[in-house]
Amino acid sequence: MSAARGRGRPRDPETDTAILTAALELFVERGVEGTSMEQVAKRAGVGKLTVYRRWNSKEELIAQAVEQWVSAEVTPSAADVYALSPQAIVEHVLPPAAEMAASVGFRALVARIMGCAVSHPELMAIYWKHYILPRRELAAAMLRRAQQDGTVAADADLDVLIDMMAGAVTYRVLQPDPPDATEMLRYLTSVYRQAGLYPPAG
Amino acid sequence: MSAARGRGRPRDPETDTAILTAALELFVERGVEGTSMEQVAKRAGVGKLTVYRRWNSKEELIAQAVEQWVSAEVTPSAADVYALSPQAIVEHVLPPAAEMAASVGFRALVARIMGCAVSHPELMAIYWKHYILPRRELAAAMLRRAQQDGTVAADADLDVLIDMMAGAVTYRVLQPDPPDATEMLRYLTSVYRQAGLYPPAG
DNA sequence: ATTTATTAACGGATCGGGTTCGTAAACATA
DNA sequence: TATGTTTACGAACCCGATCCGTTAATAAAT
Repeated sequence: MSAARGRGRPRDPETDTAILTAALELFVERGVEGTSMEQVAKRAGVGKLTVYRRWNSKEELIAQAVEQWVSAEVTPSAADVYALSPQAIVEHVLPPAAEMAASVGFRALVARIMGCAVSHPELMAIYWKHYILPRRELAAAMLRRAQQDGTVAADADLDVLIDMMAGAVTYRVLQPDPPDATEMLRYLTSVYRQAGLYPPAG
Repeated sequence: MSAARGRGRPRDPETDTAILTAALELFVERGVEGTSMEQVAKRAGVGKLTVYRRWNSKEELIAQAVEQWVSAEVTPSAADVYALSPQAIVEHVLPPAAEMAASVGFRALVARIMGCAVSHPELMAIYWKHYILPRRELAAAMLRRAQQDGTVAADADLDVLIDMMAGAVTYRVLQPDPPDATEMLRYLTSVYRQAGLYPPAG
């Protein structure tokens, strides 16, 4: 990946980002089937050959565009789980998560990725590996600690419980009439409370 | 809707179903953006005009095809909730639900509908109204009864809890490496148990 | 005979993938 | 600096496929 300083004219790195950005936008707007290399090149302000030189297929390009996007997000450190109080963690994690989940861009991208689950499993796999799994690790750590504290049943199936939490959010986000950030925060709080990660309302 | 016995040659009702079936198949295979009226006509073995005479646009056609499919499924009677024991209900509801959720057709259709949440909200709305809402009613009735029995917390937010249950299943179904029917039944049982609708494992 | 349904064919236009061509930008060597 | 080599780049091009919407001719009913 490093610029090995080849012989001839080096590739313009801004061209890469322009193509990836255009590809991601088009994927979100029109889906895989509705996107073409020609559209990508046009929107990126670039010749088609420039796209073809770097990616052999639409699928590969979109996959990398998605990977770049979902990998850009940072997960709160898993070490914090043991350094802070459970309640502090939750209160630290939830507001940015609500902001994220309520944003139109996130909603649109998640919808498209879910829509590809069967037809383009690679995209789902990328999303799963780079976005979901790190957050599951964090959630698992929180739940294990909550089990020690007794607020989550010791015999609970954590994988299922995590699915319920993450699934509820995804599900809610894709519903008709999706929530705004404020409502989403309330919703997340309710989910965490139901799971046993947050004390009952006072 | 009734055949009002018009003057000229009557429409062939089998043509309608052939078109709707073709449209649904193509939607599942290629999504809205990847489907065209021409493809639908070809797959249905029908002239394009025959399609255009009945539906003005691809979107309307696909919407009706989806509506027909999701409406074909029957919900277990909500009255049963009060006639049977909670455990009997669950044991009656879960196996067919697992079968359904694990089928490839269901998985593919749900993925496509989720994928349209932003770009074609009308499809999501149809799915929501005809498929999700009736099942939510049933789940709500079960949960209310469980609240009376004390297995679900009295102050639980049922809407959120239903989202967690339904969301977990949807989420699980769309994951890479989806479960088969047997695994799905185990999964559903675990979800119901976590929610308080099923007794802990013995 | 009239009305409607249906298929096949057509037309016009766009789009799509993939290539070619002339040019620009970085090297290398002298 | 000067010159040649190598790679990158955008625009134009080619050609087949597709797509939408219409028209014309036929079929099935009243």
